[in-house]
Amino acid sequence: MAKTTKQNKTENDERLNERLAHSGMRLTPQRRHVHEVLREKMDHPTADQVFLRAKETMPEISMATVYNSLDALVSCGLVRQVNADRGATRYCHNMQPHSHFYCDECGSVHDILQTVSPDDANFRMPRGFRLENIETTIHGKCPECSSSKKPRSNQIL
Amino acid sequence: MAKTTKQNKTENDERLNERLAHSGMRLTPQRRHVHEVLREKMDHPTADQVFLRAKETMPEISMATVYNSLDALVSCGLVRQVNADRGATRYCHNMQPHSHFYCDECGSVHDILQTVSPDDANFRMPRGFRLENIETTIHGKCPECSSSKKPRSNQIL
DNA sequence: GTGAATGCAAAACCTTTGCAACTGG
DNA sequence: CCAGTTGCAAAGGTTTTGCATTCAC
Repeated sequence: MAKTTKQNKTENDERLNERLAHSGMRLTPQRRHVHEVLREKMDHPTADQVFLRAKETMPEISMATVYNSLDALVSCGLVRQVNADRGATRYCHNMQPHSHFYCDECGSVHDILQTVSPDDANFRMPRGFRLENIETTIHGKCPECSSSKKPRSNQIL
Repeated sequence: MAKTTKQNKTENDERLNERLAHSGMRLTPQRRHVHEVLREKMDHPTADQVFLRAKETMPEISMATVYNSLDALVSCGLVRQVNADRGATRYCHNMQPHSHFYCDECGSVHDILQTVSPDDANFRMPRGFRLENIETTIHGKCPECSSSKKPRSNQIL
């Protein structure tokens, strides 16, 4: 059971290759391996954890290549980033319940007064999970950037 | 207009003091000042931006103190962190639309199959904002941590 | 008076970059 | 062949830490 047959491997390679090629990128052993590591254990590993696991069977792989591979897989839609926002933590004086809107163009952050409440009938947790807080982050374009052709440059405002 | 009167200042100090003291912390000029900076311009500044603004009228304040003050204000409920999750970016092989659950106890991350969709009637954006994606992050305790007295230690799993 | 907080500098942590060597298509 | 990729080491940005001094209560 769950034995990875040669047939599976080939299918996967084809899928990988297709997706990467579509974005003008190459299928390398390292990228294949990183993808395999992510498929093997879906516990949302960090780049460092991926690196450690990848090294087990590919000792010469480097951290830079792991980042490169992860970026490649993300940018061609094969892998998803969780908890990406790598910029600095921001602080907010508004203690009312609210959500945050991030402008992907100029980086500005705006308060949005609506929230998804934990007792929203639509949000039912699997058994055993104790929900304490829901955070909603909205990505898109702010009024300034969606109206003007020339967005104010990528300043972090 | 919007002139901060002495009366306002005193009221604010009292509120600050009460909240800090309640958590066993002291009201220092630096903390007061950092709080003031956040009230003055609610544009979700980063710690570095707070530092720069605070320095304008308190040149000797240090970055470490800004972080300390922000932490103090956050931990007594006077300020909110946005985009906090300071750990490393995590990667996820599941490309189906889903949300993520973070266990605040052990740090594990789990997929939750529900999402808030952009066309959810409940989520209506203010005029001019172009919504492209909604990310939902749920915080709480995972089944293991909410059942056992002794949670598995704060390993980042 | 005393534990908490400050300021400084150094360290830690995660990620990106520059570059010469290598390689997949 | 040659643009894309690798691996290494060094740099970058953000946050934390250690410690002697100072301060709030």
